[in-house]
Amino acid sequence: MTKKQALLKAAEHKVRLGGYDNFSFRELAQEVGIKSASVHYHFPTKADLGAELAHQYTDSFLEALGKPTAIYANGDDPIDTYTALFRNALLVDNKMCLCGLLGAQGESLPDKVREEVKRFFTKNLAWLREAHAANGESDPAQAAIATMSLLEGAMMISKALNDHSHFELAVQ
Amino acid sequence: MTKKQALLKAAEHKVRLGGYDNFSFRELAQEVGIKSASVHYHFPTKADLGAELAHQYTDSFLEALGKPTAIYANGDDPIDTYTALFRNALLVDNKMCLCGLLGAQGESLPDKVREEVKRFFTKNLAWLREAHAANGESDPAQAAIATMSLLEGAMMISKALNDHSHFELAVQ
DNA sequence: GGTACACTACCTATCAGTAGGTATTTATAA
DNA sequence: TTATAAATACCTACTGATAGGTAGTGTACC
Repeated sequence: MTKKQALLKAAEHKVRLGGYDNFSFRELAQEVGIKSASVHYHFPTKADLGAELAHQYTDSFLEALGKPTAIYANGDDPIDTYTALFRNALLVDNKMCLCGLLGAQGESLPDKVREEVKRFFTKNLAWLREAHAANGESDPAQAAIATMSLLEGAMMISKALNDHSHFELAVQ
Repeated sequence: MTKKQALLKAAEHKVRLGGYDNFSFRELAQEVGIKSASVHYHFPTKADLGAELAHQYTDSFLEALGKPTAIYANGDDPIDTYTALFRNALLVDNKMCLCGLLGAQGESLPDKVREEVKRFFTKNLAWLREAHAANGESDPAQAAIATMSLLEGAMMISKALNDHSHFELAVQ
């Protein structure tokens, strides 16, 4: 892993625990074994780092999902696949959705970070619309936003109460 | 309004826009017209302020709701009342739910603040269980967490995308 | 005289970001 | 082939701003 990748990984960990202000260049630098000034070589500003973090998070999230039509064609329910990815993030990582947290913080974020968070939700809602349409849902747009809201909300509450059984109960 | 109330009000505004790190004693002091050192007279530490803020937020939220059984007895659906309160927070204030944001940040918060956030969700879930039970819901506990998840999630996504129509679509 | 509420003045720690330097590697041209 | 230029990836040292918090003082009111 390159230093740049290591920096992003360390940043993701911290942001998903406490938000955009929960990491500093100094901390990241120390964790990957360089000096804080050197972080600026890879990311000119903190906003640049945050934006690239959200961008890569979105990309790898969508990549892990695959195509909803392909999942459906394979005999599986794409909504189950989507739910499983959220469950995994919560249970295995024991962390919030990066963009969920950043989305809530939206108003205090640099513009370029906020744009990347928007991209996450726009792309995810599009994926869910496709998935619900494949399932023959009568109103895929409404089902998409409902699914996403439920998952993000359940994740948040489970983290707040530190009890993942709430997530399981909510997604039933 | 006392200075203490004014400080809490200013803090609520800031926290609901960007989280716990989005306010400082200096900023609050300036907004209410005192010096930052004087804020420590009212709240010894930032954690004390945060905890009292979340506590009062929870209390006034529950007070605004009233008793679910009373709403039901009055011929209204208490879940509609609950939804309306969230809608109001989003549309009128154009801000996130204070405890929603703090809940997502949970891991980086001082203990006493996290406890107050837990209290918010515990009390709200109890309210919603009562409400769904009054409505004759077969599984009030499941319905309660589902309702709360949907509302908090929809709120978050609407804020992230800066488009409140997502909230309306989700709660349909 | 004591309590409430504010003040001045200051502390230490941390923050993002900058300036300028140093090796090492890579690409280019004589 | 070799000298040179440039890009890569780090470094030390520093700046100005801001953070939460403390000590001690002043003043008005009961």
